[in-house]
Amino acid sequence: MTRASTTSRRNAVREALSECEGFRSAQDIYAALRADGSKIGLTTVYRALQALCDAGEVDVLRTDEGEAVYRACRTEEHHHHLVCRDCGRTIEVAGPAVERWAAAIADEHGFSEITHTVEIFGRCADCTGAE
Amino acid sequence: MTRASTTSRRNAVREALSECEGFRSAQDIYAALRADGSKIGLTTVYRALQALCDAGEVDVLRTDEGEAVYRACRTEEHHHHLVCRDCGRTIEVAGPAVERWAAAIADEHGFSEITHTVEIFGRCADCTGAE
DNA sequence: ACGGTTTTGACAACCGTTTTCATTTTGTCC
DNA sequence: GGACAAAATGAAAACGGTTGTCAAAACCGT
Repeated sequence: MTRASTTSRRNAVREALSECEGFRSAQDIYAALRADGSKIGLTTVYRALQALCDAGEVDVLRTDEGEAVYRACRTEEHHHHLVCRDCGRTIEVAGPAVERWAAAIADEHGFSEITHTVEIFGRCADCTGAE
Repeated sequence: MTRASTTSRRNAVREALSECEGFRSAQDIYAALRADGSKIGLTTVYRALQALCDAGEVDVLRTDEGEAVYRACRTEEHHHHLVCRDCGRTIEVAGPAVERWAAAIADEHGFSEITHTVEIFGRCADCTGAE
């Protein structure tokens, strides 16, 4: 897991990403940086996100519409997310029980080289209250 | 969960889907039907899949590349998938423990109206052996 | 058979993402 | 600091999956 190179553009993307609570699309980041006066290009945002992603500094997942959304993760360790579908607020959760369950299921059916995706979506307390 | 209307084209898509073991993209289905001599259009395949999907007759999920893939599910009940990343063979698995875990995590953080995605990917015994 | 609704398919439009390529910036060795 | 090579950048074009448009065809109840 080599660290992504740190150019000023990449740092800008890193920073924009770490300033928000939830998952954001490449275009969101681009719009935010532009709004801040940056002259960054959309292509560069995509490339920076990909680099950060490869380096393991950010998590990616796909929305139901197939759009890729990114988030700076606090921990380097394997974890999953509890995401508010209204405000996007995201909580990182560890799930050793789920890891074991997935491994057991796979083993039972003779599958190897397991990976898995586990994400939980809901409405957070604030959004439920503010309705 | 109203049943999707049954036109001949929709049935063709239904059938094509139920004839294969794993998740298939809209374009795969289209190609298969065309190869069988059907004059169906790509648009219609997309529409049929969406209808079947709305009716709960098929499951959809997104590949890492953002492509939507579909599968006729055997059971109407809530379940997850164990998917071979080589041949696409898919096994439906129930995970009451995971359901409980997800509910508990959500509750603990004050989240409500929970949904979740849980998919396991790996290499099945056949593909491991045939390598 | 008739009129109205639904479905269909060719094609164009869309949208997020990637590629291309010429220009700019960065790093390094002198 | 200056020169040069390598890496990064941005505008625009290309791409690929998916959705919208619209006229023609199939289907339905009478």
